[in-house]
Amino acid sequence: MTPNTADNRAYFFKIDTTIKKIRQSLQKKLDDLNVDLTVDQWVLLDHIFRHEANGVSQNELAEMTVKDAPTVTRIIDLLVKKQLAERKMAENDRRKFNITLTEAGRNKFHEAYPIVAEVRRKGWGDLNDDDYKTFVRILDSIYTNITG
Amino acid sequence: MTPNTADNRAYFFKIDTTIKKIRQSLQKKLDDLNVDLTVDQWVLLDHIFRHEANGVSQNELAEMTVKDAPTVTRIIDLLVKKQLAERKMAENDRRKFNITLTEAGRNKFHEAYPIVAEVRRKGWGDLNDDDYKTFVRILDSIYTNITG
DNA sequence: AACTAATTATTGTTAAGTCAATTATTTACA
DNA sequence: TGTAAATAATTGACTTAACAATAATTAGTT
Repeated sequence: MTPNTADNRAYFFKIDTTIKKIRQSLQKKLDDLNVDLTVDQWVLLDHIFRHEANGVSQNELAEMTVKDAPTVTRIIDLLVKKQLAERKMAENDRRKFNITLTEAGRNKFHEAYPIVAEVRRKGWGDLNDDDYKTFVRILDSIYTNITG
Repeated sequence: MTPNTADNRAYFFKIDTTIKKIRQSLQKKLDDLNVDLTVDQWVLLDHIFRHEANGVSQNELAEMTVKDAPTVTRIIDLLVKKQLAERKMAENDRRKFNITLTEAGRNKFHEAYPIVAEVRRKGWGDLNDDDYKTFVRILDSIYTNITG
């Protein structure tokens, strides 16, 4: 391997600091526009929105977002308190909830989405489609190497 | 732009979930080997170690790690309580501290480093040097686009 | 049917992240 | 010089992350 061997590559720091900056930037925009959502609340809102067809359980949300069950419980608590989401008993399994958005929750999604999209665009800048493919390939590879 | 336009590219999620998995994996290894460090404590320990020559202030650590000042205060509190780090008054500015490692802190660094390196290697797998260059270029670019 | 396993969600604890406000000190400049 | 502005660190309140333990329900097995 070349001089800069893998065990010296502090790519953790780069990934970590970059996602932190992205989160800070998005949170600031949400705050400035009085959206009244934290980034993590947005992440859950987004995932629930995209699974509205069949509903989604808290455990499924935990797995998709790589959060643990207690964290999801608490964020859902907040979304429910804000009347953006609802817990409905799953018909066939009384241990589960089917998490869905309220009308206000769907409105909140559409309010926040353009703000998220703008931060994505700003972050991506003039990087191109090949960059995107490579970036996704590397991130997926790291993810698989770590978890596999 | 191609069909998959930038505002639809949910690369935030990918970065976010990947760094979460890396952190979880590293934390588990540190716990299994009874190193008694959290990932964030390691991050500060590492940065302090690399600036031992001239010492480093809490604000400088905050900027380098993209943590805010209160967070750094609290993590340093923990490192001091564990007797891994020390706060020394800066000679020329009584508002500042010079943060340094104790002997035990340096030993802890050398104890943890191989574990961190192993997770890095595992995560990077057989990705190559060109991948690394590209990955760093893209992350740096996003970072600059967001903060610039 | 009865008993053990596994699954889903919750609660408690500690660490970390963020914002706002505060204290102490230093710098700038009127 | 003196007063305001800037800087460094801390504290408090709230949110999120991770782990362990627990309760309720379901699945699997004999």
